[in-house]
Amino acid sequence: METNIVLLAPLFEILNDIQPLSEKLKLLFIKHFKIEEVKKGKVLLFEKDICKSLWFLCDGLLRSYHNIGDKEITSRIMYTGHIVISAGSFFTQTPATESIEALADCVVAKLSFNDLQDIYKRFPEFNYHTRLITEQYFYKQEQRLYMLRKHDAAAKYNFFLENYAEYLKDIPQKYIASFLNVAPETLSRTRSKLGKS
Amino acid sequence: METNIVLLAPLFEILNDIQPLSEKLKLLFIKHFKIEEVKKGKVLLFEKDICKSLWFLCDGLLRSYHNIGDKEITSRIMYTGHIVISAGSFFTQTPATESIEALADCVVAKLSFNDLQDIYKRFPEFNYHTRLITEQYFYKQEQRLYMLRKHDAAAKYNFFLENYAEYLKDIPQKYIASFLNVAPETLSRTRSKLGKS
DNA sequence: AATGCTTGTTGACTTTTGTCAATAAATTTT
DNA sequence: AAAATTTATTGACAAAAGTCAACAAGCATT
Repeated sequence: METNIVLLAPLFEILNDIQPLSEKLKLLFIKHFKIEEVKKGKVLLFEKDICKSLWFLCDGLLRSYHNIGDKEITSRIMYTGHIVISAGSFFTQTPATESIEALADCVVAKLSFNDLQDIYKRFPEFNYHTRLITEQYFYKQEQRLYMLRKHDAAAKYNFFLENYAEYLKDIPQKYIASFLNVAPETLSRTRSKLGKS
Repeated sequence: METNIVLLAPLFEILNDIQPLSEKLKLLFIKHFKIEEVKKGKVLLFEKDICKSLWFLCDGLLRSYHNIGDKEITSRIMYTGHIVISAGSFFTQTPATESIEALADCVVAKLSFNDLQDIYKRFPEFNYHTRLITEQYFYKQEQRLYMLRKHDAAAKYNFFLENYAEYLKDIPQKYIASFLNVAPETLSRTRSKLGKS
């Protein structure tokens, strides 16, 4: 319980910044969120499973990925402080088209879809918070769309550097490559060219 | 006023499907939404302007686009029934990084940001509707992200056919090309290859 | 620390796409 | 309807990225 409060503090800060949370709602969060440790390499959500929870990433690094043919494509990279779901699956409670995997040892706070619905029912004003958060994530997603329309691999990699530089050393390069939609060899060459200039 | 009710009916249907709207809220919408005709080629929102309204596209076809270097890139294609905004600009009331243009003669119902905030204030339960709508649009955006990570031009064009076939003849091919992130010449060649097989 | 496995780099080559230019087709304007 | 403008197609070539393969480097594990 005590750990819960400490680990959820950053989430409460995000939510309070939108609109102060009532004490009752805070207590309900503390009650429903379950803290879990996820070891590097572990898969939080498997493709085809239903995303039945939302995770607040207290600490660590995650990626989501899906398969196209024989290739694995990294779709998102999520770091400490992120609210993590597989959107399509969570919103509609249908099978996921992507998996979510830990790129480092993580601590997550897990909230089930059902508990969240219960929270919405009891505290309708919480819709306001999630509306604003969804809007924010929507906008970030739009940025990634722009990134993918950039001309060449160098421009895409620069986007990565501008947005994920902190995590550069913690993410295997092959995952960065597929995130940017280039072959690993191409990213390797792009990096060595950029380094020399 | 009468026209308002008729033209807003599809929007009310979308909202009612989420959760029935109160009569008072409906009346407020009818009061605040302004119907406008937008001729083909007209620009609804100019880059660098603030997106001060949301539009419900009663009828017609729109595209959003931004400039990279000397090139114009189509980022979205929006058809009848869409709720249209420039997300980043509207949510934060800061200058837009994209323009929105009519690809056909359109009828739009326009709601100002300020009037919308007023609606949120008076009817907080409306946050529930917009939360679900934002979730839906988020998911659609995710699909477009997947599309851009597809291997080749043919796969991207097939995505377009699956999702926008109805509007194929109304959208100049050069806009489809930039939407799919390929050169117009490449799309032309891809189409002629696909047609022959 | 040594072994084995995975990941990253580099080279040679292929494929795809982009670019430039000319022409054809379609649209718009007068 | 004709002229003018824009858009689409096609060809020739260049550039970028993908693929395959060999090797090096980095990590885990023991």
